[in-house]
Amino acid sequence: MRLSQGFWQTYKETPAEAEIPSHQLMLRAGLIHKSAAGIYNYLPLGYRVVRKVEQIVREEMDKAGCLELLMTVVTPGDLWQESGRWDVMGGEMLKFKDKADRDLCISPTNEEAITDIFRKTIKSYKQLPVTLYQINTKFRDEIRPRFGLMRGREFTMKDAYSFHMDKACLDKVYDDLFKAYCNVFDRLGFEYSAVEADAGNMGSSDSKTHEFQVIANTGEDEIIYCPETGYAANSEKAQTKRANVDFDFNDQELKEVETKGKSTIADVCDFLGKPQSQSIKSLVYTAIQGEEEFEVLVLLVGDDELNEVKLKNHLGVDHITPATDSKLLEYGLVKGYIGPLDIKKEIMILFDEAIDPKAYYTVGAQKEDYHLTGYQVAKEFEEATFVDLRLAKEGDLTIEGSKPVLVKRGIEVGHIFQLGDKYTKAMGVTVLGNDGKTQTPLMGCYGLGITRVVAAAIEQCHDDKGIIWPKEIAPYQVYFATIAKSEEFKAQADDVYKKLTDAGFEVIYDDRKAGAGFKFKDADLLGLPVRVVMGERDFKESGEFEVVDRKTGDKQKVKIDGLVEKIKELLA
RNA sequence: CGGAGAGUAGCGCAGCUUGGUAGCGCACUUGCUUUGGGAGCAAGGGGUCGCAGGUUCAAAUCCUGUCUCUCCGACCA
Repeated sequence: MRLSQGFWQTYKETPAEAEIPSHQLMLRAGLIHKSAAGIYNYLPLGYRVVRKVEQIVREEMDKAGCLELLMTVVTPGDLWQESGRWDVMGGEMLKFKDKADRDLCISPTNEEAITDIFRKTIKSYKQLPVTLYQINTKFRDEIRPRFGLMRGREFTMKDAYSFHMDKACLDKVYDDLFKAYCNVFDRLGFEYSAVEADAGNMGSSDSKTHEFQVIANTGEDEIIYCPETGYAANSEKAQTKRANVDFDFNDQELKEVETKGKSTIADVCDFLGKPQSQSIKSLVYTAIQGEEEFEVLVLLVGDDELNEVKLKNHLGVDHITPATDSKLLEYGLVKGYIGPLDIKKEIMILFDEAIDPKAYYTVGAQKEDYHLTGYQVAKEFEEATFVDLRLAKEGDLTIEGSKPVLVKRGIEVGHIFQLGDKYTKAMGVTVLGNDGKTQTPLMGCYGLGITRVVAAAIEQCHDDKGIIWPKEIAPYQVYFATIAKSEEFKAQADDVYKKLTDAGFEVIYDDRKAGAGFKFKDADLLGLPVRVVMGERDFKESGEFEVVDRKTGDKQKVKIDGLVEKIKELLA
């Protein structure tokens, strides 16, 4: 592509709207253009990257025996009514009506659509298993879109769906696709981690599911992992043990102490001269299930945090939220001084497993400016409920191995689930087994965010000068810049450009009328793997080109005869 | 949706406190000179100051409403 005839504009200044490197660089390098919040146009160079990622994913899916199809972007509301998700999905789903007043939506995901296609096509176990996939536009009206392509509302996703007669078969395909995902991310050169995850509203909370997380400081997820045992899980799923248990087991009486103005765990413990782990943190949450609402009191060790996902899953409700001040008032609870004593019967009480029923803790006294010391769960409750509700943190130990865990941040680029019969059952799908009886098939689904992969690639590989594309997805392979003065020299450069493209390279030919520095800056910003410079100075003197590796910055002088070989070597 | 901030040329910003007919840098156009890390000089083009009301002789500036965008939280590929 000749830049003098190209559609490309770079920017020196970082647009104020962009916060993280991938977003800033994609805007500055002229790859994307914002249309509205979380909705982006892909400009020619940016779109080439998207297509390359799609192609890699396509190849690996095909290799794993999956079949590509293309579903509609607009889907009828009936299907979503049938699965029961029309209302569950909430505001995230963009719904509208056509002129005959029929409900429609823009697909945020396609379980319903694929299940409908499946049931209208497949009747016999002989036709199973099968895995279908598409690469298509999705729309999720995210509560808060952010970070450019990282969390866009409109985005490209590869979504695959598998159908099986039994669990063993589902396990097999799940593993095959797990491997296919690894192949994709290996080809992209990503540093990534496959972690145990929470299924969200996709499946039941106990269904097997993994997330593929690209390691990056700007990632939105927290990964708990143990280098020694290989354990890795999203922090919202991770189960670990506290490493330090310096609980107080010395027999003592329940005693009221004045703690005027001390309403936080830190203040109270400082004031009493006790470690935070010898206190209990009391949180009140409102659980919402359809029209029903109820309150839960959660008790945690003072220096632990609540994992809201675990609480929500344990309760099996649609939604949880911290109780409002007016709710607390209604139950006679004083903010900052809440404790597990004298709790109204309507409130469910849950203790975190990390709390030892035999240990003594400091707790809120249920009245302003007072706490209680010497509180022991075993004395106060005959049957207290203990559940794992705490958020895993750095320094914890693995459940079985007692090895310390670490924390890093990740970008979720893929998520695979075993759905079981959730959708096939809800939508009445049956297949005839070899015994002639009808059976409900099992499903798996496998998502991979194409456009998010693009952002993740930049997030993981860039420097202060710009993007450093992995070779497999760079929009072009070679940035060929001439620093041309004479017409004769330009003609020679044209010949070299032809030679490079004839050799099969994807080349950007910077033949613009601009200074050397200007072209170098643009080249670094765009981040193609190899830069070739043809300057009149070197070329006239010795017939040499300068070949630069964007990643390492290594520069070499190469003559025309060795040019193609050298580029091949760098792209290998 | 809760909390915080911002809308002035394609991008980055100033002007607003104290109303007086819109400016700077980058980018863009033309010419000349330059030419190996974002060149110089000169001359240009481009903005109903987010939108709608109001106050006023006069509004980017003051008041009211509204829309949009960004950031922090719950959602997710």
